[in-house]
Amino acid sequence: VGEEGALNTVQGSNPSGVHGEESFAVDVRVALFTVAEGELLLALTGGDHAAALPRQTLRPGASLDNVALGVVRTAIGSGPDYIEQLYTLEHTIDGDHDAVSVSYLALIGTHGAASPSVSVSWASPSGPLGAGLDHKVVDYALVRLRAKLGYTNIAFNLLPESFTLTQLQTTYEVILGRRLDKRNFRRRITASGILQPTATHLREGSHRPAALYRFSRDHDPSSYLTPPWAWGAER
Amino acid sequence: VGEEGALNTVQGSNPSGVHGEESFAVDVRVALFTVAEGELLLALTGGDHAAALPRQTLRPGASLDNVALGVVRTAIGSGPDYIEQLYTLEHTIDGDHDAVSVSYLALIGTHGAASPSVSVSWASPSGPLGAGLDHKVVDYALVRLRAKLGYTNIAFNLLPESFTLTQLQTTYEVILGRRLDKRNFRRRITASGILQPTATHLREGSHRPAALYRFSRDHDPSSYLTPPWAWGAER
DNA sequence: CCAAAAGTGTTGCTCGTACACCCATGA
DNA sequence: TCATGGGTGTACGAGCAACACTTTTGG
Repeated sequence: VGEEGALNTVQGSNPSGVHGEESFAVDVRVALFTVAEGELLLALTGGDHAAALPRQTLRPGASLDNVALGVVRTAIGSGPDYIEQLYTLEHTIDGDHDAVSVSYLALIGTHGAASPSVSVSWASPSGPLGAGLDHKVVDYALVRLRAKLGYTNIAFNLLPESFTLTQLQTTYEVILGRRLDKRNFRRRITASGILQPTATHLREGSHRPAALYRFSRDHDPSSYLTPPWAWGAER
Repeated sequence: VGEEGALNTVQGSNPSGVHGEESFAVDVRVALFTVAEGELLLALTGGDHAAALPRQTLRPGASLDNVALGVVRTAIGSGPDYIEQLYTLEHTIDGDHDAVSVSYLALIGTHGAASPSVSVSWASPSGPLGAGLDHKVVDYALVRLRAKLGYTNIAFNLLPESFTLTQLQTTYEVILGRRLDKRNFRRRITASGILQPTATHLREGSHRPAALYRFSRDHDPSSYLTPPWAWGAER
C-alpha cells in the first residue's frame, strides 16, 4: 500500500533503503483460551516440558491479523470466536539473531467440535511454559481478559451459542478467580439487555431446569474504553 | 536471553533456522503529545506536505522500548514524561519489501525547555499526515489517551511539576474535546487524593491568584485496568 | 421426602451530574 | 469600581454490594 515517502527525512538511519543487517524474523503467537468444566484452559503445543504457545513465522505479503487467524485455525481446526492483538516484544533466537514477536489474545467457545488438528492440548494457563516470552504473553493476556470482562461482552465468546445464567456466571468467576453474588450478577446481566431469552430450558439433573439464553449481538460496545464521564452528558 | 527451544515443534514453518526471505524491516514510531495554550499538539517531522511521526529503524541488539525512548530524545532533546506501546502494524515500503511498524504513545509536559533538536514541529493531531499508517497510529493514540484519562493519572504527564486546578482541567478538556463542570472536576480530583497542595500561589492577571498543586506520586494505580467489581469486595 | 441447583427483592452507600454565586486581585 | 478568573455546596439519580429464602425437578 505504498507509503513511506518521507522515510529518511529525519530519523531515517537507513539511508540506502537496503535492509541488510537491519532486518528481523517476526513471529505471531497466540494465547488461545477456552473454558471447560469450570476451568480456564490455554492451548499449548509440544506438551510436557517444552510447552509453548502456538505460533507462526510471518512471511512477506501476509498481514499480522491473518497470520494470527491462521495460527488458531491450524491449532484447533476452526477460527476463534474472538481475537485481538496484545503486545509486541523483541527477543533473541539462538543468542544470535534478533527477532520480534507479535502476540494475540484469542477465545473459543465450543472447542469440542473440531478437536485439535495437531499436537495441541488444553492446559491450565498457570502451568509451566518452555519460553520465558510465552509467560509474559500469557500473563498479559490474562490481565487484558479480566479487564475487558468489565466493560465489554467478551465473556460470551467463551460460551456456546445458548447457555444458562449459571454457566455465564461460572465463566466470569473462572476468569476473575473469585466467586460472584448470584443475584447481583443476574441483575447486572439482565439489566444490560444483552441477553435474548430462548424458549427452551436445560434439564440435566435432579433439580429445577435452567432457562437458556442467547447473546444478543449488535450490542457489544467496544466504545466502553472511555470513562463514564468522557462520552456522555455533563454539560 | 536464549529461549525458543521448541521453535519448530508445531507451527515452525522455518525448519532450517535461516531467516532468508522471511525477515522484515522493523521501525518504531511515536505519537508524542503535549498541551500548550489550550491546545493538544503532536510532534511531527518533515513539516508541510510530508509531515510524519518521528521514527527510527530498529537495529539488532536494541530493545523496542529503548528505541522508542531514543526517538523521543532525538525529536525533542529530552525523554518523555510518559511512554507506552500502542500497536503493531504491517505495511509496505516502496511496494517491494514488507515491513513491520511498532507504535508508541508518549507525553511530555514542559516541552519548552529543550527545544526541538531537529526539524520537529508541534501541530494539531487532526492536521494532515504524509503516511496513511501514521493516521491510524495517531487516531489510536488519541483513543487510548482519552480512555486512560478516566482510570489513570496520565494527564499529569502533560503538565509542569506544579500547576493550578484550572490548568489541569483545561488539559482534560483539551484531550476530551469538551467542557467539564468546574465544581465536579475539582471535587473528583481533590477527593482522589492525588494532589499535594503547594504553599505557593500563581498570580498572573487582574484577578484572584490560583493555588498551585503538585502531583502526589506513588498513587498512579495502573491496576485500574480492571472493572469496579473485579478487584475489590463482593464476597 | 430429600438433595441439588434455579430463581427472586430490598436496603444502604458511593459516585456522577446538574446547577449559581461570592472572592481576591490588578488596572 | 469593574473586569477577570478562582473558588465553593447541595440535591437527585444510577449502579454496586450485602444479604436468605422459595421453587422445581429427579431419584
